[in-house]
Amino acid sequence: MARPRKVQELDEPHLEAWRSFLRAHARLTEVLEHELSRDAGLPLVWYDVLIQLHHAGGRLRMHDLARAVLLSRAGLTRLVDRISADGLVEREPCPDDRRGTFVLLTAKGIARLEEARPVHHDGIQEHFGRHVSLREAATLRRVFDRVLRQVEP
Amino acid sequence: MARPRKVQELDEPHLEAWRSFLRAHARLTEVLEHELSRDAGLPLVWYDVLIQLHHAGGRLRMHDLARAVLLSRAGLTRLVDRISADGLVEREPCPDDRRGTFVLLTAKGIARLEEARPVHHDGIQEHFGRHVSLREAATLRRVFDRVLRQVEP
DNA sequence: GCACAATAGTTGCTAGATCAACTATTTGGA
DNA sequence: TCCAAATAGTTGATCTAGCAACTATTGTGC
Repeated sequence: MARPRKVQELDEPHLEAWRSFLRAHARLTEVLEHELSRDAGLPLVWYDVLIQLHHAGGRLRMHDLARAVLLSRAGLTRLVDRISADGLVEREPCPDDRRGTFVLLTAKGIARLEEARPVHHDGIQEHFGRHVSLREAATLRRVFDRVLRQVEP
Repeated sequence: MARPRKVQELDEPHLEAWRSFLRAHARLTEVLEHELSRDAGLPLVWYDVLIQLHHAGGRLRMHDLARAVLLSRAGLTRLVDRISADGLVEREPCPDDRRGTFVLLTAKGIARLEEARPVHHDGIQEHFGRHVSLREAATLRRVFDRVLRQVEP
């Protein structure tokens, strides 16, 4: 049960990077969440659901959608309840697996997404992109993808 | 009410960096939270409260602690309730401002922090630090601090 | 010196997330 | 073939966070 021996200690520069990473994430998501719901009337998780469905061509199984938006299956059940009550998505039974349920983007959902996307992208550009060089963006992506490969299941 | 005109569009490399940033944050905090409570019996927010108090020399006003751990004042009230019920911190009225309350680290709190810190630092090193060069760590820090300066109040 | 605004902290209410348990279905050996 | 294990989704219970409202105190402009 002992933790595995570490090869090397965590040093100060890495810890500082980690702290800045955490603070930046907290503040950025707070601001972007606020701006998106103020200017597009859409909570960030709703946006995320819509965009994931869109990327997947308009339909996803509950299970896959849950993984895509980083939510538990139970959490997604309730979230999809709310979003579909607003008419932006709908459920459809899955024909070849009768346990399964598809979630699909409705026309109304597509419209809301088209409306919200520029708002959100402007926010990301304003608070993040604009302060980051192309070279730095490439570094961030490379580093985080490398980290993710080790930590993803 | 129109959003200000953007100077430049959000481009694909920045958007990819942003997405990787979000995913990495979600997965890393999930893993670290899980490991910390498994191996040190401490939720991450509790750790954060203890470490912030420690950095501040053992005592902080509720208001300042709330800002430090990125929580609303109401949220912190309840959090401090729970942590002090476990004996790791305690409240003390503030002598020169009778509206105010200090939160202070107890001996038990210090002990738990000493115990938890290596666990958490090992986790950060294992899942983050080890995959990031010194040069990259410096870039992350520089970028996120730059971003934070624009978005912090 | 006093009224009024601002600030510190707590509390009631509610929204949203998780875990564990449950039902229904599918899968994969013996 | 058939039964046990795995998987999909939902539901109940619970936990934690935020907002708005409240009390108490401090600061400020006249």
